[in-house]
Amino acid sequence: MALTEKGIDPRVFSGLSDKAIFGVVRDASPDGISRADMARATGFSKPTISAVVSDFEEAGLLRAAEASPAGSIGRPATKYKIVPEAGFVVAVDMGATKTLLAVADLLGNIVREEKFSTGGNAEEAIDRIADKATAMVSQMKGQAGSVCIGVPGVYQSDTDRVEQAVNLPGFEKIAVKARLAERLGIDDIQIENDVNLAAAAESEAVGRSDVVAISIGTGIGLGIVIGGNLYRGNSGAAGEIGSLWLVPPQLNGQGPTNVEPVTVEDVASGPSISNLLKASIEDGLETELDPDAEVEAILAASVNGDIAARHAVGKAADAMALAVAHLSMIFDPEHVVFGGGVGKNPIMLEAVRERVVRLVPYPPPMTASVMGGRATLLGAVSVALSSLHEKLITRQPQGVAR
Amino acid sequence: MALTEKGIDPRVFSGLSDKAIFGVVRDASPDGISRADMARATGFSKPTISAVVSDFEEAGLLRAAEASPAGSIGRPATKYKIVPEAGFVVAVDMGATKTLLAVADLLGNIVREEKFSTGGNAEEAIDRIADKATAMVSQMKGQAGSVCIGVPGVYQSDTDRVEQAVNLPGFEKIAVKARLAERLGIDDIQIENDVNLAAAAESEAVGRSDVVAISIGTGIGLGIVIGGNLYRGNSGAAGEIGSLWLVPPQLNGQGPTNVEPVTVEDVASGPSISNLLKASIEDGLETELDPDAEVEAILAASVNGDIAARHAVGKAADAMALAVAHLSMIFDPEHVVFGGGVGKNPIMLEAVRERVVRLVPYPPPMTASVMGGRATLLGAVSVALSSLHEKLITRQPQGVAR
DNA sequence: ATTAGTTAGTTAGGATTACTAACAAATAGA
DNA sequence: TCTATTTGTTAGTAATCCTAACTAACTAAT
Repeated sequence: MALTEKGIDPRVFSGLSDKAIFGVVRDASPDGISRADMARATGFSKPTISAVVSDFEEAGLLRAAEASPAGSIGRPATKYKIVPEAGFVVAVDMGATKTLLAVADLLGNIVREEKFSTGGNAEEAIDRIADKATAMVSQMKGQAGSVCIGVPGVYQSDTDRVEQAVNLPGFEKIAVKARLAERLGIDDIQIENDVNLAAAAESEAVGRSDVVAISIGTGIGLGIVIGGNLYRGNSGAAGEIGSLWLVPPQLNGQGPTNVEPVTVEDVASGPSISNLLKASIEDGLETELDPDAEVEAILAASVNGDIAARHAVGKAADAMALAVAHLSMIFDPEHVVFGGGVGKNPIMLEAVRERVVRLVPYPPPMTASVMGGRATLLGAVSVALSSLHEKLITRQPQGVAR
Repeated sequence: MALTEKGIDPRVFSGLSDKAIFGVVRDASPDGISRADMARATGFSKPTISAVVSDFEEAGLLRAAEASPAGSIGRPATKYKIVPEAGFVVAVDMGATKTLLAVADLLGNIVREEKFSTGGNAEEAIDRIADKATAMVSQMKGQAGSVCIGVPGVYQSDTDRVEQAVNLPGFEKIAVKARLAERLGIDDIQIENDVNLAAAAESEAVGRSDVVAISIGTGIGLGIVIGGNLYRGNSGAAGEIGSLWLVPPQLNGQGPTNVEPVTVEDVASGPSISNLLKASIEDGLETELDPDAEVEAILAASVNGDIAARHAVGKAADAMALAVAHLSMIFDPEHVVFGGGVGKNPIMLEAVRERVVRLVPYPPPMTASVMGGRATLLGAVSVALSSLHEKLITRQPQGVAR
């Protein structure tokens, strides 16, 4: 008896064909794809494809599309599509003030979406998410099979806590995943930094596998995708680009004294730009702006000749450009995407780009996010979805000869 | 005829067991490993192991060790080892002035090694390597199956050129791999940045998979290993840590004017430290050192109270520490290894470590390389070796029923 | 010395995966 | 209607790796 406990069967060919075949169907055009085309795309033989597809069909994952009017020569193909309502995922973007919650089907189409106030502390926020998600999922016929939540902090899976979530007090004290799992009745819950999820979404959107996403808003965050996978670093703390030193603290007492240390976030975040403007005005620089002007107004004014605004934005752009330069020289990414309220502003982007070009020999392409503040949500959908796909495709060992 | 051209057979189970089994034999203790142990380690069944091992034995890759005196209960096992002389690799570390060339056997034991002057230009250097390698390999009974060369520059495989090799002129003009392949009669040649190879070797040595290796010598280089694999970046230019700006060029004409831009390499490399000392002495700082003192002497003096030396080393350490801080905050590596003449000096290392701790909340472990200037060579051995293993293990499709 | 216990390795038979070759089905166009 | 073309199925086979039961070789205790 004890000897039979041999661990898992290491059979190499276990569901890899399922994965490949489901993959081409997922990536196929919305019309569906014929089995002959699947065979060509995957390299598997036609009998193999037919067998797998019929299994999937029985499991309710795939369905044959209505016969199309043929048009071309030869026997007309029956095309197969993924059945969208065969499974759902819950995706959440927990912001400092607003939370976005979406339910998406197996194809990634968002079928329900809601936006609500995050709540004053983490406990409240988590419970609200659980309640809303339960309500929304129960409206669907199917069941949610996977959940992904973007949080403004660093999730530590060993302790089940979210750390460094300065905007949301109380996160250090609650077992996030356990609490959610209990209330939702779902085990498959992934918690991930919001900027990381945004990076995942942007990486898919630009179709590159080494992508860096920089979010500039209230704070500054950085998500890194390497080889198509999220890179979290050793302690999950990779991408602390906002903490980069522009003026480091004195180290050995030499050099100029009494200089305040300055980080990138101190200069380039949204609030910092507002502060820089105020300081400029106090320093007597000319302006047509109110000292309490919105960041967007400051950015706009900076290209219209407003001296104080130009000074403030220039300082912020200098800092961001230096950060991007460091990033490029260390990392050499394929693509850098800017998001967040400030980051995706074309004026800011152009200011940074212009400076980066002068700092690095081979500057990476830099673009603004095209997702309009939904990058994190879409990233969460994508992460939850791939987990759900994995789960649906995996066949349970046929408990026959046990 | 045309339709039979179906591309490769996508059979999933093709040699994965071979790879796993060979892997455990490779990682086993030098005494060898029994088939029963292989089964336990890989999860494959005993019959499978026996079949694969007997194939390997026939192919000359494995051999049974002489029966050992048993000692333990039960039927004594016959242990199998890799046959060292079943294949050889050539590893090269092309330095600015000296080149190291080694021939290693299938186990990675270096069986021949030579050190010679690199030569004035790239063409000469490459030809000399080819000649020496040919001579050394011909001394062995077996044949070299794979070659890896570490170069002090960036290799671009699309153009087959080494770029940015400032110390070795002429590299932009020769097709490195093609030239070597012709002269050596070997196709499997890998060309890689020297610091990258060092990083690979250090990563293996410390047994971690996210490792950064910093080399401080004549120049400053950085090799990155992520998930056990070399990370080269988009254009192969990742790790340009020496080019990080300490004082960036003026970007918008504001701020203090007429400040010379300064990079890390301008301050922290070996020659820079010498220059810093000279400047300190010219500035009137006290010293007992000759202005042309060796870097090692400067480092030693800096801890013995020599004021000028302390100033020079302090500046260099400040710069390196800032670079490591940036690296940590962006990358969050598991481990940072310092190599190169200056980098592995304990005085320098301690000076940098002490400063990094004050710059980053969670500083990575920092250690000196334990390979005494042979990190690149050992990395090259390891890279060539894994390529050779791959090749030896891969069974040619049995051209029977074609 | 015999016997029981333990570990190593082999043999025989079978399950699973996915292939090729040949065929059947369904259409367009001549 | 016949041919070419493409889709999909059926039948048989090859490869991989398993389990179960065996033999082999040793130690240790009776």
